[in-house]
Amino acid sequence: MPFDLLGDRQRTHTCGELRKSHAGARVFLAGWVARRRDLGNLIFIDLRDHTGITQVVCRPEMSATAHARAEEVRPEYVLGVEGEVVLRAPETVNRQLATGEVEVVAHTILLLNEAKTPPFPIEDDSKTAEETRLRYRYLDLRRSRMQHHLRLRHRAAWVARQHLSAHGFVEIETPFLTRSTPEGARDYLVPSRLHPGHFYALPQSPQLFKQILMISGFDRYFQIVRCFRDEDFRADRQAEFTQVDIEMAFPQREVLFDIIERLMEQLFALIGAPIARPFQRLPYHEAMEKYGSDKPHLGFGLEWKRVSLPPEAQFKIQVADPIKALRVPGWSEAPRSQLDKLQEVAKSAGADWFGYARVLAGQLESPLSKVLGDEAVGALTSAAEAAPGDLVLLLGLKTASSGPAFGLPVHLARHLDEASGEVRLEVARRLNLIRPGTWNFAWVVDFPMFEFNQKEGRYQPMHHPFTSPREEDLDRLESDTAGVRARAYDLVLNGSEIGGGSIRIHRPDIQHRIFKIIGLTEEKARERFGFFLDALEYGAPPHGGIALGWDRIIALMCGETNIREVIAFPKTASGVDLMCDAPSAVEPEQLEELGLEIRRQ
RNA sequence: GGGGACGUAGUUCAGCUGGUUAGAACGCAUGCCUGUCACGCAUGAGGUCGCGGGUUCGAGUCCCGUCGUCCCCGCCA
Repeated sequence: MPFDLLGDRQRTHTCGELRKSHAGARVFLAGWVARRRDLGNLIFIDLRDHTGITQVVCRPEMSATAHARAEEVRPEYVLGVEGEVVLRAPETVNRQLATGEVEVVAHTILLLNEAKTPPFPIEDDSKTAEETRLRYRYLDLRRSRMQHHLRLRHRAAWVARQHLSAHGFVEIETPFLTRSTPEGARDYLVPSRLHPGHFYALPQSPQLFKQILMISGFDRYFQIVRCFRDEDFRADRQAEFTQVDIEMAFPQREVLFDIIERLMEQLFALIGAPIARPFQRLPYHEAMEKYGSDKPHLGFGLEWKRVSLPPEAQFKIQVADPIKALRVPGWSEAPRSQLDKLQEVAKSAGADWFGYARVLAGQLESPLSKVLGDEAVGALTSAAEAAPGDLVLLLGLKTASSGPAFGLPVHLARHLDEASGEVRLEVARRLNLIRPGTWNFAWVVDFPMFEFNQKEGRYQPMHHPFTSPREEDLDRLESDTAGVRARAYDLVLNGSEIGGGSIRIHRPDIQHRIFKIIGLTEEKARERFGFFLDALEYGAPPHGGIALGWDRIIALMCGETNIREVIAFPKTASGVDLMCDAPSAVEPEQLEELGLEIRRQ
């Protein structure tokens, strides 16, 4: 079938643009065929571009050639349509279409390209296996939902650049081909042709570069930058992901927080969501106790309390002290099946002791009463501040030791907290307390500086080894390592960590003490970070910053739970790009040139 | 590395305790149709049931293995 040439014709309007006021205008539209309705001598074509759909009418008495063309047309063919905008008769107006009051009577139809039948319809509500969508990503992206997501992402980036520029931040690019600095995630490695046996690493983040830019006097830096981590993927984790990386010299935490909060305000204005500032500041320990998470969802109440069991009760049920109690308002009638499910959640999350009490008017109903007695159970429900009509959930860890003193070691206390967090979310889901369209921001602050790695028998930084301890904790670095708090903070939104950062170490002496505590020898430190340690010696200013998880933020703004929905060309959970089939084998010559040999498994 | 779910027509799915020729809807093709907008009507094409092996007279269905996709745990300073 012969194609038509576009020539020097230009679109006069987009497909979502025409209104009543355009009636009588001669227009030239171009787009894809969304649908064709062929009534014989009368043919309607829905012409689509990213702005919308316009109905094109073809009749032989207006243009026999245009009508003949329209008969050949199939979905996703690319057309140019020259014609006249006419008002639709009142009874044929389509209210569902923004352009539904008019239509374009075709004088000429240019067939610019044909198209194979797509493997799935180019519509928003078509549910198609993600595998197929990813294989034909170019068609998937043609759908208006994906168009919306990526265009919103663009506008968000634009807002971020404007906002940060306005606050004096300078966008500077840092290398993608850099050196491997292990500790933390696995690196993606890139072999060097000019230096056989040597490798670049793709950056897990521009952490060291941005600190060096502070040392260089760039004061305030930012970058919307790709980061790479060779770890297993999740719904909210990809091999390559995007951060808004921010760093400032002479930082005051609150100044940084304010800049970020205002950025969030402007970003969420893009979706018409008002944001309340300032955000709540939540100390890590409080977050863990109340919400059982360092990224709590604060959109509903449900706060756990650590409560003590009477010593004789500890003895009877062999549960470590303290346990945790959660008041669930108004759920005293919770069905047994729901409670069983919660118990399952608790156990699979690692809390092996689960109990509950229904607080009724003037009495308690609890399977624990038989073992502990009404009085002890009553003490627990009142510690949970439960009122009649409430349900109290109890969570604990069983202990093997006997006797009255069942203290809970720190790492086990964290297990219990994390289990309580799982149970809390499950309760919220079951009671339908999680409301979409509400935005609960919080800063989680005062993280511990270190956590003890049981397997390796050493402390490791909870954030990263360049995070500064709180100034008042400096003296206790070595003596009370576990108790030292970091000047680190996370930005949390609706139960997602959407950013994290810290005030950094700017003094070489403190940096060396930290390396020592985490078991990094002087030689290893020099080998990995020598260039950075050198830089610290030349007048590093106090500095700090944050990195925002851009994909997650955009996903939340788009109402998506999966960041693949806001990334143009994402990979599957096994790191495969289904469209271009990466990773792939390479030519033996390429390996030869790089001095690499593949060992067959 | 571990756990769970899924894999049948181009797409989304159904297919019972194993039984003759594997179905539906949408899509696609052809024809008819001058006011449709999920157009309608008629006719038709389209399947190595992910792959390999096993059990059985007989496997889409049962068993073992394998591959792929999704979710979760581990991991992600």
